Amino acid sequence: MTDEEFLAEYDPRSYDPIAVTVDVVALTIRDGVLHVLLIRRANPPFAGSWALPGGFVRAVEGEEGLREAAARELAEETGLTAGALGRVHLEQLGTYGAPGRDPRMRVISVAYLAFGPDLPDPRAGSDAAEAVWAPVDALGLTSTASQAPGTTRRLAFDHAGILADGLERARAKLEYTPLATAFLGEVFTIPELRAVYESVWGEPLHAGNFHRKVLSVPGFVEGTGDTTATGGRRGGPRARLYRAGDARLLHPALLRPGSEDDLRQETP
Amino acid sequence: MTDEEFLAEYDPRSYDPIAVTVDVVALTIRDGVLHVLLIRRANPPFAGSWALPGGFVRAVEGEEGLREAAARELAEETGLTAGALGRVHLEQLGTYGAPGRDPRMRVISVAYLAFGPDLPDPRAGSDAAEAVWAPVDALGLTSTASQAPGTTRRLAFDHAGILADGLERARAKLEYTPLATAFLGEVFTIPELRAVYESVWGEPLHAGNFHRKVLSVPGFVEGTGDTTATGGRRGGPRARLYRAGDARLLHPALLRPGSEDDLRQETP
DNA sequence: GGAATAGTGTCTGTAAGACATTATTAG
DNA sequence: CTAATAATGTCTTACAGACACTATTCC
Repeated sequence: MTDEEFLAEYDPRSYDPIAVTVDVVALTIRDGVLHVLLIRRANPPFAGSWALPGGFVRAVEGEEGLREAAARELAEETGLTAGALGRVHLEQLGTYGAPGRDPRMRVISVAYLAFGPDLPDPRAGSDAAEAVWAPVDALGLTSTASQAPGTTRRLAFDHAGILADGLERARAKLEYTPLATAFLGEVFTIPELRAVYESVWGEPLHAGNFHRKVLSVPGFVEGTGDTTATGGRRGGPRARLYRAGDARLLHPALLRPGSEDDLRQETP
Repeated sequence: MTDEEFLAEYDPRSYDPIAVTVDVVALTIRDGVLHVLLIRRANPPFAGSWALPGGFVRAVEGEEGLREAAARELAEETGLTAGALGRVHLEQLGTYGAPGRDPRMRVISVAYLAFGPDLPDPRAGSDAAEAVWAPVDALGLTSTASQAPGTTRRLAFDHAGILADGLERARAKLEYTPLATAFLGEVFTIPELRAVYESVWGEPLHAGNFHRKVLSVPGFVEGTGDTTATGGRRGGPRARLYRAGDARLLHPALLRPGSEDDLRQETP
């Protein structure tokens, strides 16, 4: 039997169907606080609940790849054009396919992680009643940080777990890649870059040491000759301006402080 | 409309079907050489070609999760029982869904990466004409290493790319996790551990510095009181025996030497 | 002037890498 | 004995983190 004969006989509908979706964990920083893009679901299941933006992957639909589908979902909810999307970092996060995670049928969800500079207020896409940038700290899943009970927005499906995985990936990626610059505009100052690290890692960094370290990593940033027009909001000299360099990995890396714990012990 | 009403109306077959497969990049070390598990396909498409072991995910099939499906595929091709599988490390590698990657239909493939100690010779599973442990160097995709042309076994589908991603992931994981121990038995010597690193990274390491460094990382290995029964094959004292410690991350990490290059430059 | 901030200098402990050295075993 | 190897010691350089300090700007 040749491949051609086989294909002629092959019936794709001979098995129970499985649906594939693409979900996006889109992160940005607004006013120094890390935000994630959430939509309020318009339709069942979980109608009215908050969820990550996403949608089904159609088999045909212009023969669209998974990454393209994720970019499209992101664009639909943010109103970003292809040009503005060029400055957004988008990478695959993982695939979630536990049985029962969607009550309708077996659904395999490919999650993507996006970092972008401060983006415009979202507009609700087709399947959403509402779309907002939500501060991640208010979702009650950043480590052990306690918060007022009752304010937690529970996310639909297993999206809380996906978001937690995305946050951990983002925190780790800042250590050994220059992706922190993806949260900023084309030019930025070292203190602005430090603010990104502090927002994502959730802890303050030593300004002087951070400054010296960033400049010591080859290819992380390259100086434009300019400085900011004014000093800091509450005083201080004008800061020099930089743009992202050509490094794809930071060497040496900027390791998170304090994480000496929780890298021991097996899961019980 | 409540969730229940919606579910009653919902027709999963109203869209073009998409198939989901699970493929496994299973790595082991035999005689100091890194090997990958390959099968020779018995059926079209790509009948007769070598490919990664894998199979379709059925919607029902005992409500099996993706990871469980990968473990089952691995067990089928290696003859491993659940007990022996317990010592195998298995993690999700990535998901591949480019249109046209399978000529039959739209197929989304979730790839898993497995590390195991020297495993028995495989037996062909249901869909395979043959199954072997193949040295990865003979597949002509380890970086720029040249080899005699014509000896390359071309892999089916996009499996060469998946394998390349798996190898890079494996090399990176050895840097900051203790997973090298997954390639060894329960007890091992430091020189055996060094041989794992040399096999996966493909370059020799300095014996003395490696030894001191491994012992300096908290939780990487813990000594049993014992030593090997005899010295090295060509002389030398008996080596002390260790087993894996309780660390989940290596701190500080064991960085690959020489990779000062290729971390610059954008993709052109 | 006072306070806040950008950027640099200094010091200390730790770690990586190159190399040397000792001790133990196979042949 | 000789060669090979396990394990430890020494030295140099580099870097992380703590801290001090200067210069510049806002209010």
